[in-house]
Amino acid sequence: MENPVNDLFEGRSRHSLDEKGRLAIPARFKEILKRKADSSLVVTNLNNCLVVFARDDWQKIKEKAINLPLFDSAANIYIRYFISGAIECPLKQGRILIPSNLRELAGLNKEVVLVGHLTRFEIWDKAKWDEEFERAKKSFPGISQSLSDMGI
Amino acid sequence: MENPVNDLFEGRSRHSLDEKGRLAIPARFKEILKRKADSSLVVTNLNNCLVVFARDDWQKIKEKAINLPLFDSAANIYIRYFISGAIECPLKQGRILIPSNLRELAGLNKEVVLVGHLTRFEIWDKAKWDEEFERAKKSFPGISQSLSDMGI
DNA sequence: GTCATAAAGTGGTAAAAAGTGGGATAAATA
DNA sequence: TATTTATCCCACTTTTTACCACTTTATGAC
Repeated sequence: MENPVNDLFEGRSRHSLDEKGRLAIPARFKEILKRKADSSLVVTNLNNCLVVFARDDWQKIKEKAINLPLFDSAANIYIRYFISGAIECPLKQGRILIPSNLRELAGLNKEVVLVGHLTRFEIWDKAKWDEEFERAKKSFPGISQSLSDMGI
Repeated sequence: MENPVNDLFEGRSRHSLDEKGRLAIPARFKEILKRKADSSLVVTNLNNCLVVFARDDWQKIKEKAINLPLFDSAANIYIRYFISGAIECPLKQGRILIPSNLRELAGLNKEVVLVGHLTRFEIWDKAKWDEEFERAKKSFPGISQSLSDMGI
């Protein structure tokens, strides 16, 4: 089994979304995908951005979700909001096509930022990302206790 | 196992960043990297400067972050602000290329200062560093209690 | 000290790679 | 069938990389 630490998404990249909704994937992310059995990506919505997983990592998330209790309220919210938005986007000439409903949900305009998140990466509208980054920067000093509780 | 105390980043160096964003690494830092299995560096943002780790030390930080809960607020702040900026910068002819987004975040101009921080080192814009140094100098007498609480 | 030599740091050019945009064809939807 | 949407292919621009050359600083012999 390969060391997963070498296959994590890292770094931020500014890219542009063209009129057709196509998005180039950074070279360092493509390298990671090449090493996987299947190089397609799965995109879904989350708060103010989109989240992208390698296909086989998304499978694991689904496997966990299918065993959730049928009528649990949180489980249903989770599946309706997060899981159901997922769509597979195969790489074509180094780019993926983001469906228009997901573009709208995340409020994506031309300028977007791809944000490495280790096992996944996020796609943000540039303006929204700048806001979120500032928010995270301000909150950072206040989360040290939570982080140390989680072993960091 | 080598003695880690011999492989710590120490001292301050003034260097200049050229128009392409290239930064020469001081010889004494390169010596440390040569003794490691992999000599690449990982750079990310923090407060008003950039932080640089040897690749294998950064791996350890990532390993802890991988298993954080997907939807935890503090975890997301931590990853978005600190982890997501990380990018591997391999040494080329004794220099690394600092991506433009990180240069902007840290407000780096031509004159920069590299500050040894033991297990890591920091990259500061010269003017910002001078301010920070003065601030640290003024605060120093007031932190004696905190230091002794930590056993120093 | 001065000079020669080596090492460290800086700057620029050319080639390669990555990212972007658009038109023609094919497929899907209405 | 008409219209929209997706796919493929090609061309262009920008960024990154590799290579070379120069300047400055450090080192050592005399």
